[in-house]
Order: sequence, then C-alpha cells, then structure tokens
Amino acid sequence: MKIPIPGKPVRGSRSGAPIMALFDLLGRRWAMGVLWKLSAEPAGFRDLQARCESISPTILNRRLKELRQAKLIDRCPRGYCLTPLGAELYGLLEPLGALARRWGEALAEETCEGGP
Amino acid sequence: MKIPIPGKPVRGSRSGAPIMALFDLLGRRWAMGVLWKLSAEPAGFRDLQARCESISPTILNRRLKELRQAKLIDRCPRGYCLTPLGAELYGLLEPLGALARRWGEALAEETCEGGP
DNA sequence: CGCGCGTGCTACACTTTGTGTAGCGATCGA
DNA sequence: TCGATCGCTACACAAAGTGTAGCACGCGCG
Repeated sequence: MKIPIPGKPVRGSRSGAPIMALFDLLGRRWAMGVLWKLSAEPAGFRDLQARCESISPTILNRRLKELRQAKLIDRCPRGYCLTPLGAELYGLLEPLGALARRWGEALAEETCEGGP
Repeated sequence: MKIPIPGKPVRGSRSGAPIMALFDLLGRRWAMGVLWKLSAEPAGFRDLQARCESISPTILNRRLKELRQAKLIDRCPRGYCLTPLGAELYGLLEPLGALARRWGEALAEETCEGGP
C-alpha cells in the first residue's frame, strides 16, 4: 500500500491537506499501535510482534515499511526505533493514554446503567 | 462492526488496555477524519459527507454509529456534533495538524533529494 | 564442517472492511 | 400534490488484514 503524500490527493482531501494524509497513514490498522509499542524502546521484528499481542507478520511488515518511508521510524542496531519526528508524534499521542482511561470509565458507566 | 471496549480483549491487548481499544476505534478508516471535520461545527449526514470529499455513505454511517456508541459524538438539532469527551479528544488531535505540516515538509525534502 | 537455533521476512488462501452507485421512505416548502 | 432535499440502506465488487506455514540467513558450538 502506498503511503499518502501531503500535497497529493489523499482520502478526504483532493488537495492533500497534510492532516488528512497523516490520518490516512495513522488510520491503518496497527499503525498507531506500532508507534506506541515502539516508543518504550527499540525492538526487533519478532519482539515487536510479541509486544503487539496479536498482529500478523504480513501487516507488521507492511506498517514498518510504510512508517519507515514516512520517516517516522527507522532501523537501528537494536532493530527498529522512532525517528525524532516519530518521537514527536508519539509525544502528541501519549496524552491519549490518559484520555482513553477516562473514556473507558465513561463507557463502563453506560454499560452499568443499561445492564441488569 | 462492534466497538472495542476497554477492559475486554481488543486488537493489541488481551486485557483491553484502554489506549489499545481507542487505537482500534480510531484506527478505522475515516474515524479521525470524521471527528476532525465535525469539530468545526455540527453537520448533517450529507453535509458531513461533502466535507469529507470522498467517503462512501455506508462507511460514514457505520463510523457515525460507532462513534456515537463510543460517546464521542452525538445527535443534535443540527445533525451530529462532538460530545464533551469527543471535543476533548479533538483537542488532543488538533496539534497533529501542525506536526502534519512539518512532516509534509520533511517528506518533500526527501523527495527532492532523491529526485532528478 | 554440519547442526540446531533464532531472526527478519514472504507466500497464500481466507475473512473482514471499505467503495461506489443506486435508490427508498420521510419531511418540507410551494 | 409535486419535487427537492435529507438520513440512511442494499448490494456487488475491490482492497486491506489475518493466520499459518516456511524460507534464507547468520551465529555459536561440537
């Protein structure tokens, strides 16, 4: 799968608004997950595959290629790691962790309300 | 498609880490795009479809249902709009716009380097 | 050397998701 | 009552992701 290039037509924007290109890239299954799991420390292929408890090697490899082309991750002696830009992106993604917890609680409440 | 519930097994986490559930939800095509386009102001179905220059109604509708179930968006007199939690999520997503632009520039450089 | 081991990655058949076009029923103003 | 719009659904096709198997390579070891 080709990576979306800001400035060229992408999903959601014929003019290629950068944010839409980014959403296109990150909106692929596992893209953000890989970034997340990689942020802790560099990892090799199989190690990364294990960190993402369930991901098929086919897709892991595809995402790695794409993210590498997009210059968000790179190879290093210990396998794969984030580039400075990738780390910056992770920095923005990181607060989602806290939000996700609160979101989970909000959903749990609803489940209880509707429950028996 | 069922929405991922934090606490139950989701892609990337058998224990259902909230962040992985969120990634699962947002990692679906157009999910973040819809939130983004909706953030400016509420919109009806067809209006929203037009804002996302290319999205099939099938998927728009599915995403709307999912996001509504996830309590990130809701109905309102003028169509659909973000819930407080959804708006908060958008707040975290918003800085991605700036990053995306810089990312686009970084990619453009690379294209030039490799170019003729 | 030759053997087993771990690692990065590919093949392939199958399932799930998303696309694009057409169009239905409801609503509304003229 | 007509047509214009709106929210949404149907459906056939295309694209993306899954899961299992396994290949090629390098490394340490007897």
